[in-house]
Amino acid sequence: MVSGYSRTGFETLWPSEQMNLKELARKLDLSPTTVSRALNGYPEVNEATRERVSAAAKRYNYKPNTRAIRLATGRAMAVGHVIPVATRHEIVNPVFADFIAGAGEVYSRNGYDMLLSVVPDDNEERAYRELKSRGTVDGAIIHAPRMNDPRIALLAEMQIPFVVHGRATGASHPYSWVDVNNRRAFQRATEFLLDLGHRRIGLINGLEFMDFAIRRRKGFEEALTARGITPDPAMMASEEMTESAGYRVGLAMLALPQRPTAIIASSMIMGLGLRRAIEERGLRMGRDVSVIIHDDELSYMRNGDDLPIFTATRSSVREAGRQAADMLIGLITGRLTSPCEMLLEAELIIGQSTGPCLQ
Amino acid sequence: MVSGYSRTGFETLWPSEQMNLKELARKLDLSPTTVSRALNGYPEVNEATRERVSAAAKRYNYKPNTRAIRLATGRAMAVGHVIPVATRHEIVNPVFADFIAGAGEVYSRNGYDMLLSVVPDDNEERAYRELKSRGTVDGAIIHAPRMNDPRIALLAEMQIPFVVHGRATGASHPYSWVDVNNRRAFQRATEFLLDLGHRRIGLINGLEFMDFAIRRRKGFEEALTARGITPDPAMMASEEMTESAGYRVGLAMLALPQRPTAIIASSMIMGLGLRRAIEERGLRMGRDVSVIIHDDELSYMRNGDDLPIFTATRSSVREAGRQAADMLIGLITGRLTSPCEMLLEAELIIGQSTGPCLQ
DNA sequence: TGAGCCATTCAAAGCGGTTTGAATGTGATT
DNA sequence: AATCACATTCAAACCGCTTTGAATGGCTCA
Repeated sequence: MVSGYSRTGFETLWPSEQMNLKELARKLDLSPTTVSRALNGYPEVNEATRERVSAAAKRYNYKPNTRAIRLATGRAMAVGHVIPVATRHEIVNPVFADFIAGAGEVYSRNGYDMLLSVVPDDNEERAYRELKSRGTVDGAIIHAPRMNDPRIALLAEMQIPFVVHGRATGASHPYSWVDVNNRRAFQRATEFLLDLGHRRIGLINGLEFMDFAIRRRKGFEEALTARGITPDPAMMASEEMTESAGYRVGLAMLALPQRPTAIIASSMIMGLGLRRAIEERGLRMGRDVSVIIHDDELSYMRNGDDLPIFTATRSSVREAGRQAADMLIGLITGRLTSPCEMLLEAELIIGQSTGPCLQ
Repeated sequence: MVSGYSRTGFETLWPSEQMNLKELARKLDLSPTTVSRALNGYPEVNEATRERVSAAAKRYNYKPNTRAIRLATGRAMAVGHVIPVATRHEIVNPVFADFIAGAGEVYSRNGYDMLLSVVPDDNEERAYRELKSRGTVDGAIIHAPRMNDPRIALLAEMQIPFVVHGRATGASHPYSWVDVNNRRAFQRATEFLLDLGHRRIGLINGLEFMDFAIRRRKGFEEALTARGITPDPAMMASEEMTESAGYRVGLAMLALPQRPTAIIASSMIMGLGLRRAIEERGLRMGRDVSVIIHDDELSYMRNGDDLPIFTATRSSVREAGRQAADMLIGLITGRLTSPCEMLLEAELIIGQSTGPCLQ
């Protein structure tokens, strides 16, 4: 066999330049084709050769150039997360950091990069179109879906594989999603309070154009109705999920002539505000007012260290991130065929913030 | 002039395939070279030609292929953020989401992508080396620097442009950073309390291997010492910045035989826990115990809607994100020459949580 | 009129991989 | 001994852009 890849002279073990395919092939006295195939596990390579190539790749610390791979294959090996920032209040979803942490694990395990675009939410369509036309990602995750969310039809039409974190009531096409069973969680929470004897139960919900908030409300109302209780609009609020909103609404509800004996809050942070309101009125949470929150298990916002402070419906948003990422990679690689759905059940954990109704 | 770029037959206005440079050049009867230069603003292109090219580019919706640009130029047009996830407690920095939101604005305005890697913090070196060797980013932001942070020397050695969000006491090389004047902020907060007559002042700090926590403590102690007060170790705690830590430590401090009349907490969320402890002991914040917090202006954790709840040292972490991103792009493009530093001053805003010392 | 300069444009060689289609050598088959 | 299938390997084209070095033609100036 004669070939032109060998080179005379001494070869340094640690070249200052990044080793590349051509160079590696030359050192091995093989063609770039074969080296590439050997490293990518193609079957038509002699096992002995493959070993030799692998060894050399390691020895010379060869790392294929990502940019070249991307151009050659047409794949981006990256996933996009478009984070909408509410234009009015500039709210960044607090759940986002932990979701990302979970998803990130899965991406790096699979050799994918995670790309973030932070865009004002009146400008999302453009962001997605750009993502597509620039071809920087192979797929995307949709965060914080709203009712009749236009992004779903948009991505479907653009043929970008995507997974929604949450669901969007009113979508006309089927699509892939990972979500918590919000309806069921709030139904169970409400039932739990009813079982404790509570009849006047309040709900401090997130903004009800968000899909999860709609479902939570539905679960809440269903549970009440099933026991013959008509939901009282005065005891249902829909607000941004902040501490101060929880406080404000809490105060208002507690000031009602017939104040609620139990309140369900849509997040830990709202629950903190609610607790403040309760205590400020000289009441005690768990005795005078029972409270249940939904706990996303945010790492910097634990519901107590060992003993849970709040009774809560609990579901790890980080785990949701892992599942969504895994699903998306499945869709991209073709391992899964869309659409594909995953409903995570929340567990109801009993803390110190609930007790029997004393009235 | 004769050239081979023209093509016979009808040309569709909306080709289903993405228009590319060669095709566009052919339609214009120009060489790809000239088209490329026209679009990239090179001077050696006839203005009339440039106009013609721009018009055609718009007309045919030509978007240069990012992957090709990256390979050809060797630039990644992307910036990496490596988010360390504490291996033990899995804390994801809550400040991170808002910082990202600020940085993201600047990146997209400049045509850069933002790449996120979430890595266990015992594995960061590998993450950075990979970032470098795969060449997926042109620069990086270092988050949450610790004392003697090894990442600084590492990135400097690897020759990756980087900006630190915060500073790292004990770094041997100069480096670029954007930071809040934590020492000064806590000094001022302490002085403010001293001026109100407080003598027994507590500090609930973050973990003191974090650089910002060290500086905050320093400012706190300096202010006390300057007034002849010896800092009392029993009134200085260093904990993870969670609600429950604030609560726990708050309870402990308030149970001291000589309890503090004022307490400074390192974050809004710790402050919420502290307030809970205060109220649980039947005391009132602002009257019995004054509280000052540091407020990063997180969008989902506002310090009151209009009137601030807490007296606070305030500094927008989102603005820090913008500044850091801008600085990094400067370093990458060579507009700035490293190292480059920016110290943001926190403002002291007076809320309802502080009052004169009544003892 | 011819040299020199300038403005403008082009052909071709990268960037560093992947992939197609062809070539080579080997042993089995007839 | 000629044929064929099979296992390996290779040369070259390609991905879509940037960039170098050369070519072209018009114009000025001696």
